[in-house]
Amino acid sequence: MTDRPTTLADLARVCGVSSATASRAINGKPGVRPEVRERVRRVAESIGFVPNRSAQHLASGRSSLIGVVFPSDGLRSDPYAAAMIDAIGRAAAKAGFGTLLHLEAGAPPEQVFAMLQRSGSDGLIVSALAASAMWISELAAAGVPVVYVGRPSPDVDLPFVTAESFSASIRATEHLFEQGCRTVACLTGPLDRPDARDRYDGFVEAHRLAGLPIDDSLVVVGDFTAAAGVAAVEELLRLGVDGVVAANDLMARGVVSGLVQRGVAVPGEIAVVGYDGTVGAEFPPVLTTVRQPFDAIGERAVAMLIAILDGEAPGSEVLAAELVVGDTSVRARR
Amino acid sequence: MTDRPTTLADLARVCGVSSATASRAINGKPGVRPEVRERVRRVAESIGFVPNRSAQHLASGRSSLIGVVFPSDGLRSDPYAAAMIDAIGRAAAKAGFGTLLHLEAGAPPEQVFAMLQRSGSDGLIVSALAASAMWISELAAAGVPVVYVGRPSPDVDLPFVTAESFSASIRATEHLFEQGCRTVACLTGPLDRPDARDRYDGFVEAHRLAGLPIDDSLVVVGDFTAAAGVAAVEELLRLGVDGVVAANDLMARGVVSGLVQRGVAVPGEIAVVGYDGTVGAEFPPVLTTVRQPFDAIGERAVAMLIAILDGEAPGSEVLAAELVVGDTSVRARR
DNA sequence: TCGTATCATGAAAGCGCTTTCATGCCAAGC
DNA sequence: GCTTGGCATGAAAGCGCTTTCATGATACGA
Repeated sequence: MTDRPTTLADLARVCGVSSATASRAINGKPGVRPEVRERVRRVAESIGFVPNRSAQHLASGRSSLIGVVFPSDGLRSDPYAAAMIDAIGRAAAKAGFGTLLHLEAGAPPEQVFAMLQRSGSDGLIVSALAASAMWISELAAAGVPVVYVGRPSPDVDLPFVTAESFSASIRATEHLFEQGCRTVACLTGPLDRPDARDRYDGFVEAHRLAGLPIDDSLVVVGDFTAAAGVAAVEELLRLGVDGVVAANDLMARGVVSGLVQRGVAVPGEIAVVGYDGTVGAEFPPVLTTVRQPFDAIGERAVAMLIAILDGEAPGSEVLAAELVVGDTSVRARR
Repeated sequence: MTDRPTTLADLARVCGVSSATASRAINGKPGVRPEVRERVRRVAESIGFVPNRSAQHLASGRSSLIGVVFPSDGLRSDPYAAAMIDAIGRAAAKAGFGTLLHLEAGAPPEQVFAMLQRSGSDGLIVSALAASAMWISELAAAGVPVVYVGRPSPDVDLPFVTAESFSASIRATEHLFEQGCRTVACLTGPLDRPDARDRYDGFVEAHRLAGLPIDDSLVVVGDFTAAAGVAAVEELLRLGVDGVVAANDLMARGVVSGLVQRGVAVPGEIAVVGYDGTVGAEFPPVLTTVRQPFDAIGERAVAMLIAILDGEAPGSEVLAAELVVGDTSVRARR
């Protein structure tokens, strides 16, 4: 990378050992006397030896690179994606892996396929939001280790890590009931998206548990954008709801803003709960929201990918998400 | 990457040519008969040949990887960072480069240094927000191509691409004047940050141009978070301002929310302008903001990095930013 | 007609590292 | 005292590609 890189051979020469020994010493492989190892390491440090990743990759077959696949629009417009990528990046770094960012910017799928193939990463962490589902499966079938973050569609048979949306959504809905809400709407995403589906199912289940009837007209479908939240306001008012469970913070924020604009008191007249626990929830009125355990998800995903690399076959993991009560749901007892 | 990768040698064998010729054919190098090139390419396609990046890197010294350095907190909490990374990622992909994400997660600087060194990228695109300034300079001095996005501190002598904050800030301030504001505050970031400084300077310059006195107490220093915006509200009210120019959308949003919470009309009593043009500006009340040309910045940064790789010494570039008028500044004529 | 410049092609030398495999050394066991 | 096993070490063979360099073929001009 720099102009005159020090190589393993240099290091070995300076230490008066063979490059094989130097390699073993650096990498903590057995078969080196402790004092030799120590010396090699010290010299490496002092002459600024940095192993060449590509050479390592070529020789060992391991690139120590993890590919991260997200929809491009997601990164730019959805704080969830940003938080998730950040978490994965940190976790990967901690595990000694570099992070190769693959943004699906509407490129033709075959190009994406080729891109991912030649990226040279050891494996892929793919967002359930990513569009290239079938290509991912094909890659996985071709032997590329893949782990999903978020809940992928059920026909994808690959390990994933996700937060427990179903019960979190139950909890969120119950929370509104506890606040005295009687007519709660569900502002969800496209129901063919498993995460949206889970949250919707939780909403329904909460009603069942509470013995409340559920009216299908109370389900409003959005597209996870703030604009969708704003757009839903009219419908929500028409429905006469006193509570809204949104499928993400962006839509929740849109709803709150739209309501406030119209002079509707939040949470006084209508209480709102979001989902994700991103930065977008954190300014006033602070959203009540379900906080995803981003760091934990990132860490588990990386760990699972490494497990696959090591020949194991880890199962999917579902992590608990936590309801964080903010300003938009707690109303004076009515 | 997959289990039994096809190599250049395979391809060459199938085509009945040497691997040298195959390589030349694939890479569009001269010295191959058109029909041979065509055949090699067709066969490559059909047998699914994908060149091994690491091998290419090792042999040619070019990794086709760009390292992108951002503060980790930035990605998670600042839509600006997400948008910028997205733009860079797209631009890099378009130019045939992969994107290696380096998040400064508070790791000790030497580790960052080593990390960047051994990442094996051809060069670095560094956010002006990144903390590792001196390490970056050291890397650059060691021969690593570096381009900054955003305005780096003046003592960093490396090429950068940024949006023109100074005149954009003038424009934003003038806009408030045009809306009838008489007492405009500047909610800025730490003034040792060049981008904050630029925006502050523009604020001052706008006053000079308008022949208005500028009161230092009208400058409120925040830290680019929504919380800072909220926290500034009290001060702003005390100052009796009727307009606020914030240094980013997050703070502007915080201010607006804080004001609305207190029942202050926006823009009726106090008009607010943000900066960045991120997704956080786009829900009601839609922020009037200065939109950064993210994609253009990303593209120029990548182009400049490639220029450096090609031995050129590109100069810094300053791109125009555009004021986008939303709901938070346009008031009925008073 | 022959010499020479031109060009497509292949052989082979690495790029910097990991990893057998063989070697030489020593301590333990007979 | 001599064999055997274990262990630290080095030599060397690649990993898959790019890139001189040499070669043979072709076409050109004289």
